[in-house]
Amino acid sequence: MFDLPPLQATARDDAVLNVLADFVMQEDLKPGDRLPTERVLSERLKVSRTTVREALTRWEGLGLVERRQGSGTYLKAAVSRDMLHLPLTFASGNDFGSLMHTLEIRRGLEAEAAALCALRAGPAELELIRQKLETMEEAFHARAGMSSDEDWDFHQAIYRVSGNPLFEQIISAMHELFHRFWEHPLGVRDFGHASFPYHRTIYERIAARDAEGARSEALKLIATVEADLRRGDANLKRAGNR
Amino acid sequence: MFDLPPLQATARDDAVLNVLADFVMQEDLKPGDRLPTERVLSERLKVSRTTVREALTRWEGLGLVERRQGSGTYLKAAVSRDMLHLPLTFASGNDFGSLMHTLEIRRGLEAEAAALCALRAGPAELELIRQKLETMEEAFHARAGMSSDEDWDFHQAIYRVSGNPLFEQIISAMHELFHRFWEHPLGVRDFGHASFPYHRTIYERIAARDAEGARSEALKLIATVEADLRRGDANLKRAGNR
DNA sequence: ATGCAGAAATTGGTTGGACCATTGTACCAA
DNA sequence: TTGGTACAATGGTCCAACCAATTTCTGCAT
Repeated sequence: MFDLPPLQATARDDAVLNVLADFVMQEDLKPGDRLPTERVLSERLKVSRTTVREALTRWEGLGLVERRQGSGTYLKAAVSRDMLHLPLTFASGNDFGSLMHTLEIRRGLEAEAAALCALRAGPAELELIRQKLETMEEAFHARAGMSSDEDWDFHQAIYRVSGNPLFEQIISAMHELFHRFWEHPLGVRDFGHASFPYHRTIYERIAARDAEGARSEALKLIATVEADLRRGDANLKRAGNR
Repeated sequence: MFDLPPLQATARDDAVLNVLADFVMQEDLKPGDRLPTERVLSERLKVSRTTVREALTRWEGLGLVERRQGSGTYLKAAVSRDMLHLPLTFASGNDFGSLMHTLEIRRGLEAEAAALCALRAGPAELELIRQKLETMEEAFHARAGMSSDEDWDFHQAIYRVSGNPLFEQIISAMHELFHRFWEHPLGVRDFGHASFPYHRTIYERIAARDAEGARSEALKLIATVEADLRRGDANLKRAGNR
């Protein structure tokens, strides 16, 4: 049997993306920069605006680009021609099991990010984290409970300082899923309350450049969230709810 | 036949995807099944065919769907409404930085998977892992070096036994990227050689139901890979070869 | 000059219709 | 049965508008 060539029919929109990637490199566009309007691209590349839009839609779906109506299309991530896209998609429901699964992933990544953070944080980065921590602590005392926004800011700062953009990419995607619960604390009063003290201990280990200590504290933090989650699941089951 | 309500507002293509996800679930479509034609969807949803196409283009970019001109659009993966899309993008895996980033992610996940594995592995699962381990060890002695295939089988077994499908999905996607290196060990003789003994120690900690021990051994294993990677990078730089 | 409300231009989002290229199917002839 | 052909269905591309959000410019009042 022959191994016939892959042979592909029409692929204009794909060609558009290649040319566009070249353009981005040539112009040295960085994230946040605006790229040419759809109409300009359409004319320059001698293809219809529809085709340009299909191509950009692909990039948008991959999170490479952000469209703002009335304003333009902006680069959201570094783009190069030889880039690898790994669109992971997995079914994940509102059920306890799925949520626990995402939490387990987060535990692994959170621990690693904290450890790397301890190794790499410079004075400026450390100050940033400290600031996020205090903002969160203030919000905690003001509202007498965890504030998911400020809490999230703190964690994101750690992901960023870790020096590895993949942490933020992966965990952000999962956070979106997790967030639904934060809004509906499923019967657990003060959900996340127990995690509060560990934010500071994590910061302290990072400040001390103690990678293993930071990892350990991060694990403890997630453990408290896991406990809350289990408690919430028990509540639901006891209530016969779903 | 169909139960597709019309829709409005300016989030159409997104709304189309939601409705379409509902439809897929309602009709219980499995991968390989054909979904309604663009023209039918356009009419049923009361939106233009262009909008339908933009929506499907998103799904295609995410690998959820495959389009065949003249034939139709086919489901390529399981789809549900609450699905997590995680489009990871990073520059070509041939540079040291990107590879190190993926390795850091893998370290976090590998450690967590091993720990969970120690908690959850039953006799049958343990036996499976032991078998993969011995196969790998045999291959190692036969070829006097690490065999990437058998090594990978061992790790995959751990991901599976961890009881969380996300581990395998995420790491598998990254492994594809990492694999290029395994084939071209960039000047490091016996790349991965140092990781060999830790496979057994990981297994032993799992068998002993020692979660923290398993986590610790997994970290050591990745550390050896990281060392090899740094060595390879140094080699390349010394050779002036990018 | 300055500040600001409103008009105008810009830009992405949507629509409808048209045509092309590929594929699948039904039918017919050898 | 085999092979080919016409035809219909389907995704791919194109065009020319119009809509909606945003930005920029304009001109008036201060």
